[in-house]
Amino acid sequence: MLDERKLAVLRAVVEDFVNTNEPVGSKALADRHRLGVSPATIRNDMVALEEDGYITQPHTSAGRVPTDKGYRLFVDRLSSVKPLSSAERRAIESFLTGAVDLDEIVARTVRLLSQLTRQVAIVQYPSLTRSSVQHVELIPLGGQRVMMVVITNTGRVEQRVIDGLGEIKETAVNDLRGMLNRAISGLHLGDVPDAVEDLPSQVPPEHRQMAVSVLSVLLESLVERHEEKIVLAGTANLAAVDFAASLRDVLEALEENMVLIRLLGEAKDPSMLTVRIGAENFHEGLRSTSVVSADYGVGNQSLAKIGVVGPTRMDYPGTMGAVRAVARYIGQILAGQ
Amino acid sequence: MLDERKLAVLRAVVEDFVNTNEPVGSKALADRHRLGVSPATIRNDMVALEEDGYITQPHTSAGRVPTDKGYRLFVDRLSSVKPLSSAERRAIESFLTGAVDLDEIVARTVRLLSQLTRQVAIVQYPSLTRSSVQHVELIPLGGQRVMMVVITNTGRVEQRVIDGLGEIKETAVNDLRGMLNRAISGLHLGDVPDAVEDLPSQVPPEHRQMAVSVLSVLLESLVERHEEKIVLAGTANLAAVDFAASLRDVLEALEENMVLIRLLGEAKDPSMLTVRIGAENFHEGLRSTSVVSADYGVGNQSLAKIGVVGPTRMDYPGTMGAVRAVARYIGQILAGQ
DNA sequence: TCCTGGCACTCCATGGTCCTCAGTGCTAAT
DNA sequence: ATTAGCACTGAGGACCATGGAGTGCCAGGA
Repeated sequence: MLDERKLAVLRAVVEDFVNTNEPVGSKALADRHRLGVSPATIRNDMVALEEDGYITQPHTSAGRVPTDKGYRLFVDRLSSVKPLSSAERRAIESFLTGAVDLDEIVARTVRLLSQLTRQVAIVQYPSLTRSSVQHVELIPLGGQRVMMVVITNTGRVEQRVIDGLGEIKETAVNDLRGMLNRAISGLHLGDVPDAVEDLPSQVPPEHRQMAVSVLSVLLESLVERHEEKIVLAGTANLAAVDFAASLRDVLEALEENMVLIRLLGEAKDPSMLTVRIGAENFHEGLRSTSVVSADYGVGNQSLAKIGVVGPTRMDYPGTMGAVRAVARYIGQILAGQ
Repeated sequence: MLDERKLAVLRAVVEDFVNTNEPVGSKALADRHRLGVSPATIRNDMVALEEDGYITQPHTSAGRVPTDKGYRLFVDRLSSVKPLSSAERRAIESFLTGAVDLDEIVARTVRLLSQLTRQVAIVQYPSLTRSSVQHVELIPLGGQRVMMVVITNTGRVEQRVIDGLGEIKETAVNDLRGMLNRAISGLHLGDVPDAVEDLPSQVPPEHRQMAVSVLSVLLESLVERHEEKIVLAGTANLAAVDFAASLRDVLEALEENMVLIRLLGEAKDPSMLTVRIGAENFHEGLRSTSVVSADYGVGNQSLAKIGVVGPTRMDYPGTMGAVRAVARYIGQILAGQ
């Protein structure tokens, strides 16, 4: 059905349209690409491609524009991820060195990614559930309050204040802290609930109430805020694009954390690239955008995702290269910490 | 120079232009406002107002548009802060109750403010320097590393990992922790540097190295990241506005943390409203925007600022009302914590 | 059988012209 | 000091003509 040359034509259409943002015609294609055939032949191929839904005409007597299906085929079979230039590599290095804590790593990463791709970048904080507990600290704050701090091996810190515990004995807090750390430090967060299940029974009755409160907050903090924390940069790059949907819709969608989370989707293997094109994003306002995302992590364990949102007519090879490179680099940074 | 009626005309021009976003003419003014005079008279007043630079004509035979100077006068003398409707009050209450920690308070506040004003909202985290130390915790992480957590009375938590301390003695860490807390808990952060100055001399020589490292990180964490942390929401609302400068410039400016910090400016008294109009913001890309900001804090001590960024043609009384109300409300929440 | 040159056709984009209309400034009258 | 009247101005919309990029189709050639 689709022979080599038709695919080459499709590739050329996508590349030209991405460059010029104007419907591309048969003559322009014959001029700019060495397809070795005349415009008339290209026209015939275009008719076939249009019948199969890969390209479309905005109106008669205009050139062709790729459809979502066309981009899909392009990404799947007609393009390869573009490696970064050495200048870009250097940019990554200099951007991420010198970050002192996780917040800063994430903040710098998202800026870096948006600058590399000239699009909107999204970075998800390392998932709690897939990391492990390094240390739990309990700090009496005076009054009836205790602060709990959970530190994970990915440098993420979760803190909560627990109130209304009744009178607090310093020694009881210390005992509980020791018990907790013996029970769960080193464990994957997913395994924590099981590990603490019978802790209360080991606590003297007069402090059991406190232990239960602390544990319930601990479990809640592990479950609840999973992958909630997401950072975003480069929205200014959207201003240059003219969307089919209104810019407002796109910006609104990007402000919804839940939308972003769904956009990045389920984690897979580190450095695995995912491309969602147009309607594949299942969001009304994002119908004319594509999302390129990748997992990052330590070793072959994925911790979270990063991604880029741009118009469907984006430079897929380049964007994919940048996303993959940055994902790998964060993995290294986190592993080195 | 400017008699009562001319001021009334200016007020009417501002109000109408804000409503309609179209240059307003003398006839429209006479119709919609009860100025008690004919269009011809209004025209004469308008000429005077234009000569003084309060309004301007986009072109001959068009209506008048307020200048920055006109908005300035309007804000200073012709308008009063509009109190919130009861529905809006209820929205504030329901929006902010149930926030569990500082991050969430800030996140909800910024969303609330952007929804109330239908503009871009900015919220600055409570300044470290103006709050006081509640507790300092030192947590050995294994290896040569210690984590330091500083908790302030405003609920803000600052944490740092300190590395390369040589061999770490549990007891030495405990001693240092006790010493630190005795020295600085309860103190304003600004007073911390003086208070810890001669701490190292009280530490046994073999652990002095560690103490010095910890203190230097402590001081650094207090000084460095002052008011750096700023959150922003509602950029989608900008899409509806057509700026003189490009939308891109505005979005770019809003992504620069330093710009935002300067935009909010120096802290003053809680609930004190500041309005910066157009070029008063001293930023090229924000020449056609205005910023309404207010301090929030506990008692009469200001902790940080919140603000709203919108087009110069914004509803100043309404925006000012919303900003002031939200600022007061956060103050209450923080005080109640 | 596939490719190509030629050709008539389509329709968008551009630019010119005309007209309307909201709004102005000015003047003379109240 | 205010107002009615009036001539004038310029933006914006409707209308039209034109040029050109691009198409589909057909007939001839490899």
